[in-house]
Amino acid sequence: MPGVTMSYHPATSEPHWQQAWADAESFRAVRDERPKYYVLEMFPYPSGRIHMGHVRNYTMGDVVARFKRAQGFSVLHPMGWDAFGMPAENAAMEQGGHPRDWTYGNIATMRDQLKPLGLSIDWSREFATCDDDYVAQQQALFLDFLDAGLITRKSAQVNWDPVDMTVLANEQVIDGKGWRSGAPVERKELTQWFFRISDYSDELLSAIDGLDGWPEKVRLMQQNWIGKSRGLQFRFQTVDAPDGFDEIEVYTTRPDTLMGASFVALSPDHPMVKQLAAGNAEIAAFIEECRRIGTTEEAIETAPKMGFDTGLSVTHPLDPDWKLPIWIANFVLMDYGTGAIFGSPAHDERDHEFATKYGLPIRATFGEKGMDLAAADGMVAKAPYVPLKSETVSYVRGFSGQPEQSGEAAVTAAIAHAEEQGYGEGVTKYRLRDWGISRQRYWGCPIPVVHCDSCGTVPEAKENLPVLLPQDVSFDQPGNPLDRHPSWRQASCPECGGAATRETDTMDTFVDSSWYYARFTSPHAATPTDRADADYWMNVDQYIGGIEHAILHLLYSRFFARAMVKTGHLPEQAKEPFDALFTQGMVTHEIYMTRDARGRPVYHLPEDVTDGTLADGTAVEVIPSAKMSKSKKNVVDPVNIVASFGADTARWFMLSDSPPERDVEWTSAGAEAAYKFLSRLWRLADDAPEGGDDPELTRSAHRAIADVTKSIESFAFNKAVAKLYELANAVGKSKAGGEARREVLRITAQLLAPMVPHLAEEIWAKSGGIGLVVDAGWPKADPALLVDDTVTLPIQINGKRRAEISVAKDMPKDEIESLVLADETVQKFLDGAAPKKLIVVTGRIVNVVA
RNA sequence: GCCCGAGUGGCGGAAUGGUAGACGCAGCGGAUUCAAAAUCCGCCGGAGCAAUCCAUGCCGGUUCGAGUCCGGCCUCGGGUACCA
Repeated sequence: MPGVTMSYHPATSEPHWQQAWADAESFRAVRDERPKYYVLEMFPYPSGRIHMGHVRNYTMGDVVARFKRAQGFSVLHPMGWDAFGMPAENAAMEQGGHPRDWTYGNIATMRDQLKPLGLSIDWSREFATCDDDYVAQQQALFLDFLDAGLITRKSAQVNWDPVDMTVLANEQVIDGKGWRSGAPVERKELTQWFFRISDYSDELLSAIDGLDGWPEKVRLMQQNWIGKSRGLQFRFQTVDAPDGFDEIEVYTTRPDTLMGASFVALSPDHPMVKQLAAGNAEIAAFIEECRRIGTTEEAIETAPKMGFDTGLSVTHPLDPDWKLPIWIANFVLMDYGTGAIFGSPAHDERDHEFATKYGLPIRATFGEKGMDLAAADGMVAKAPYVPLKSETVSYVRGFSGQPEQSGEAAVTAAIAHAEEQGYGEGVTKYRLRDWGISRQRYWGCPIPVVHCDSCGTVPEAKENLPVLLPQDVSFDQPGNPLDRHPSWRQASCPECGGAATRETDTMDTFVDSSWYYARFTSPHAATPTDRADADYWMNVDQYIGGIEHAILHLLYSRFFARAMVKTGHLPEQAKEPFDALFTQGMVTHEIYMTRDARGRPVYHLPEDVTDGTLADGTAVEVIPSAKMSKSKKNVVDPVNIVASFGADTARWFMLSDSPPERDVEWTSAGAEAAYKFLSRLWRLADDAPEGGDDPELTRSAHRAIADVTKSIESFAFNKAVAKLYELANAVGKSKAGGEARREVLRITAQLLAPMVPHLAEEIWAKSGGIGLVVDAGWPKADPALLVDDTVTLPIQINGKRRAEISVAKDMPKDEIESLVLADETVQKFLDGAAPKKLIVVTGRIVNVVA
């Protein structure tokens, strides 16, 4: 029985309180008269076991959930599983078995590991995105989106493994080769399904201004990702180009540099390049070489600049006698702008590198303020001149606006010039591309459409949903098992009733995670959402997750919420689904390494290393902390920590020391220290001497209430922890006894409850608390107990601290000034002279300028 | 490459432009103990006998005053559209 054990023993007390909460249904989310609060942590991928990163993430969310609950909110705090994805298929390939069994097995394991943490989760709302029901609702959403014109089909490039005959994910391409086959990967075009997120570019961009509860860094990243730009679109007239390519359309954000143009560069995927390649083996070979770079922006941008001179040319729009050569360049992206650019090497790093490599002219358009043509040309010969657009420069080859103006002004003037003369127009473009959701993989949500010879691509009828994955599949050969399944593809056309073929693409798993927050508001509804529940619970008041999701997941979710509003599945207010966002850091650990006979690294688990040596005495090399990963074996299993120290210790350690947004290093010393402190709290509550009041202790308790409340509200859990250490130290030192002491202990229990809920219940019970602390509400600080009558003012002389004085809190400035001037140290420094300046910052500091 | 962060004692970190190092870990000294563990008390950035000086990744700037603001770097981390 808790309360009568003689020492802190979480192994018995934690299950006891978890049972008490379960019996009281403390965490069941209900719609009632209280204001609601929806706290959500990014749901986990069921990889097999929970790790410390999960413990940290879910503990933080739990602190918020329990804190808000204590403050009188009706809290929704759910949990689910992001259950589709590649690892399940990889496991099936490597170890046999079925992705479904692997996934649900992992979920069962991880749920069992998560529950002992004592999280205040409403488990009745749990679901996995691979559940038939979730698949059904997601397919219903897809059909509604299709109907609303939010979905399109078009061609896109994928990584193609020519040996395995399969599409590879970017992470499966290593140094340009397929991870299994080792064959050089090719870019291949496929017709794919897309969500038309780019229709919402401007909306998603401008709405960022309203996301007050989001970190500035995430808002900035999203802004840059959407990438709104204003530029000039115009056409170069070609000379001797193939039929149908009399003009090449280009887009530039720097039309003011047009007079410094030295070449035109086309993407290897540009239609004219494809046309040229058909009749020119050299060009075809060059394109093939470019296509080996891979599909990622990173690979394309960091690859060495390669160009191919087509021998063709264009005429300059401002001078018909001026010819510019047409090159094909591997760094020009077909996805952005028009797939064609003009190079202006004097004012662009990449163009400069390209021009230098291929001996193309470098001609300055502008130079530093006051420079003439020769000086400007001289400056850009070795390196490009790329000042901020807001900086004023001297145009030496300008053609519109003033000779001296900012880049910004010159761009505007150049666009106006082009529109007047009729050779181009100002356009706004976005970097954001449509969201390709087609995956040529088995373990995902099937796209509910069929292909009919007579009707074309036809959406499946809603009454035929869900389209479920076939179970009888094997992963003993590469490629998508859906493609080779004997019968699954056979369907009938919902329009004509004739024979049709099922779509075998499944959806990107980002689709699954783009609306799970909405499903949690009514997880068992027969439609994707229930309107009354969505109205009550949306939006997510506090969303918590890793910074690695700052762009894709969060942007897709923002789009998806808008799409759900448009199709009537969410109320208008939910188009920005996350009111506040917090991004937490990773959990890291040192890496322990030895080397085998051939010098290859061998990694060791932390639990096998004591004082830098293995059990057999071999010394290990200690590598600085990095994100916990299985391959480096620098992992600490939360299950072991909970078994030896209890959940509260794991929780407390994850909250202490490091600020939540930063990485935290797991150390065994830190975990032991956490356990020691919790044991001390336990003893403190046990030791209840009779005695009287201690006004200082009461003041400490109320200061702690104020500080802990503020710290939790601002996500500074490490500071809340520090304040609770201070309070515990104050209790330990105080002579207070009896009810006065018990009252402070009850406050301590209330303040501890969001962080270490089991121990808080123990302390609450021992110190005469009624009922459960989880139902006790949040304490309020008495403002009268928070103010000090006197303050200590440091005295600086010329900015360096030299002395201090103690004054009444409300002493007028002139009195402080005379006290300061009378101070011995000040007089010594002034040496009889009058101070040049005397700065008194009330309640803060005094600075004497001698 | 591009976008976004972070960098403070031996270590994790604290500090509305106002006493740099709260709180904790490690370490050192003491109490208790036959002894140890546990616990409790004290000290704890560096140099110096001291006055004082040096110190928040590096270089410069703004300010009475900069860890904090501005400019330029370095290192590490996240993202880079099919990892989740």
